[in-house]
Amino acid sequence: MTSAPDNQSVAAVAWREAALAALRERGHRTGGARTAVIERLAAGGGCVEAEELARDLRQAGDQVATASVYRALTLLGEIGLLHRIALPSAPARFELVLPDGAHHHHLVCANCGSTDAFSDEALEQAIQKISARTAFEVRSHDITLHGRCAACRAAAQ
Amino acid sequence: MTSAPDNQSVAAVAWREAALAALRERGHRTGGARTAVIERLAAGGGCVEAEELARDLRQAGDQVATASVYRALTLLGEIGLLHRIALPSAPARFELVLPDGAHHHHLVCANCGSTDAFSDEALEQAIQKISARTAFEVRSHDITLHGRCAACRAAAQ
DNA sequence: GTTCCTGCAAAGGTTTTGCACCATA
DNA sequence: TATGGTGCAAAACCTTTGCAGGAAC
Repeated sequence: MTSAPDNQSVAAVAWREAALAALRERGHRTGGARTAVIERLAAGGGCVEAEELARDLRQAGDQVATASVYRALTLLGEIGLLHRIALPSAPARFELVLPDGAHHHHLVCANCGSTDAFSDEALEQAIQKISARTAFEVRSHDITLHGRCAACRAAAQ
Repeated sequence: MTSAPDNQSVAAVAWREAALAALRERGHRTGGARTAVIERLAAGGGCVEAEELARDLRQAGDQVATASVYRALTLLGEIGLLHRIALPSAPARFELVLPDGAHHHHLVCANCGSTDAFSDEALEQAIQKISARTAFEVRSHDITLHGRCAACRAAAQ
């Protein structure tokens, strides 16, 4: 279990480059809402809701429709640059899929609803072994742990 | 990795008992839509969508509103007898949380959308270790592997 | 100039809520 | 009889789609 290091922003910059390159390669145009979404995702480090991202862009002066944000997020997801996380009774969140393969999973507190991130090597290895041993070709995975966060445990003593 | 054994129905019966007992204990009444939902879940082995379950009940002659099904499913989820699984662009599915703790996770094919189940001891152990080592108290977990199923791999050669 | 992208508005589908009525205890 | 549960209908919510105008190539 490791916490995100300082080179996160480096990875985000690399992600931004990769995303723009992928769009160019596919013949997509630049300069519109889609590019704004990419910039914002890279700047914010991912892990946002669509509506939240749209609001941020509008507050920054860009006139972006929520629909365009969804379109951009869907496209990036299809290319494999973004990961969509669906939690019960919450809008979907979108996270960067970083070029170095680094990723994390989520701890969701059933009491206060807060979410936290973690990563764990043993977990990753277990999944790799499953992938190697079955007919299913594993490309990505979501893991969410539900329970009680440290704060709520402390509050309940 | 093991497949579900024949004692699944035994576990479902135990689940039904546990669910009815939990409701009784909490002072809930029996005999209405809620009980019908429990019976149907136990009979069907879980893993259904709310609307699907409501339809089944209505076809069986019970006049149950979809809203009541949602209410029942939500309550059972709060008690910890049901697990809600949210996949992107699909209605949520509800699965039994069996008394013996047996559970499985999901393989979702990005190509054809089919879902399959698996369970893996190494994965469970990795999660237990995380639980033991952090301030977060893990009570349950979701794992979803995304990729390509055997059929789609074969079709693409 | 052509094509793609976008904003806006409306629709779509799932889930929740309000309310009056009914059934259980 | 009092309370909680239910059905029905409407609302709320997130997300997608249609379409006409505008921007990028």
